[in-house]
Amino acid sequence: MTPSRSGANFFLMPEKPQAKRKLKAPKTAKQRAYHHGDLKAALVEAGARIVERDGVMALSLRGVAREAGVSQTAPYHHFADKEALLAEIAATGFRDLSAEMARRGSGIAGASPRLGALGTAYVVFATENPGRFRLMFGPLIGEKAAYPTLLEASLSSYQMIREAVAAYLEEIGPEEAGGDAENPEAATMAAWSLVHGLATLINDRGFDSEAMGAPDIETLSALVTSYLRNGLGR
Amino acid sequence: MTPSRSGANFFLMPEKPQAKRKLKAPKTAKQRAYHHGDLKAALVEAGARIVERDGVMALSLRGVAREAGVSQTAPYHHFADKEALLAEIAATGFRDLSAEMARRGSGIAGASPRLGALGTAYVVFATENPGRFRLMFGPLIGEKAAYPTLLEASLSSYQMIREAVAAYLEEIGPEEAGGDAENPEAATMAAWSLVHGLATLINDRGFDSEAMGAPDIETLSALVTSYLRNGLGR
DNA sequence: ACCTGATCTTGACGGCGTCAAGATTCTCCT
DNA sequence: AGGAGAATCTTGACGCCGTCAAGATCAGGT
Repeated sequence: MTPSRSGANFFLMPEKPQAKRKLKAPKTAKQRAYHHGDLKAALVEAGARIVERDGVMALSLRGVAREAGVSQTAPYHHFADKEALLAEIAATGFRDLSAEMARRGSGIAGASPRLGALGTAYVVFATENPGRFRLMFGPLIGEKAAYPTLLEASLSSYQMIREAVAAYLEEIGPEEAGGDAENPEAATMAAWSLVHGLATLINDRGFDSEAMGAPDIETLSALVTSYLRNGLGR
Repeated sequence: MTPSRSGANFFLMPEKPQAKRKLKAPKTAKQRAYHHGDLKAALVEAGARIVERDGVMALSLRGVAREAGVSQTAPYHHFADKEALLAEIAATGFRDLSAEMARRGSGIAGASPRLGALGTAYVVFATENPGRFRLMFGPLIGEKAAYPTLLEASLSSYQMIREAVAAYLEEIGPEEAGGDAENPEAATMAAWSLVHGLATLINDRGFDSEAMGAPDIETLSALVTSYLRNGLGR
């Protein structure tokens, strides 16, 4: 226990939100630090931790509250119900997915290898964060479009794939791309379907990548996504 | 109440398992008709009904028992726990998926259109049975390989896709198929990933097929799966 | 005819999501 | 400065859930 000069403080924070409190903080940022200190973010974080540690089905609202060190009903002051909390956790998943795609895609010159890098990023994120990935696409959140932050984060990820597909279609030229050049929606759908299906199947079935000649996830991902660009057999 | 000569029988069955009882029935078929008359099958049926009517998350073991007209703990004499019942429902899903693929694939001559028909069957099954599809691949069943009947049914579906892919690779010839000719695993993975991802995305997001120039599910499915055979842009 | 085991029931326990009511603490206006 | 009012958090309770324990009912082989 590090000594604290502010009396009995059972919820020891990283001692950051301690000095700057009265300094004309823009009041647009509503959730500042009331009793707990941004409990909303702490709950999302605790939920993400539980979901990866114990699995999606072991995620209970009471458990999240317990992990965050508050009472069972405290989350109801920040989320309408359990599903709203799950939606927020899923939104962080989409943001991290976009970040992973940006990380692996940046600095790659050609549109074709860049598209492959995004696909690999997608599969890698799914296998490294299976709990949140299942939350993002699984049935635990019924109406995903009902949560604006989740919708926005997922659309952002979709746009990244869409732009990479469009760039690829442009690179191969309009005579090769056919009618997809000015309407890359269907091609985007195919690309997303491929990586999404691969990620889902890897997570849900126990596919060992060695069984099909791919030593690791990244190689398997590159192998499968190459089919999309070249067609079966090539 | 139809008159019955065998005393008080509260669970009236379709009066089939009534006459042929002592006729050297092979006792390998264990679950014959004790008190209820194949309650196990009735529970699976009731569960499938609930899952399609009210969604995966609304499926409770007590609710299934209620729907079947028995007490809450009656299912425990036929299934180890809730997950075991879900696994059995999911297994019927895989069997119906295989049947749909067989129905749409039979009578199609060329390997390429046959492969496309299987893909369409996959997507159509998923969109017509979203509840069971989510059960088959969602996180509600934790260790799917732990249930032999589920594993067998899913492997059977996998084999159908695999054979169609192998036939297609053979049809286009070894020089086009490259190294995949004698190892169609990776190509099967790609094909399954594509249709599975498409089905999942259609179910979980509210994709309207008109937004991408496909009037209905079947056309969208045919459009997307054509990318697999031809490659992006063509 | 009885016994063994399979089948189904009632009753109970702890955990869950959620509502209601009260206590505490922060913000903001005068 | 100080008090009103809102935001935050707590305790307690309700009904539903999955599951266990113990008893009742019934089928079929000996």
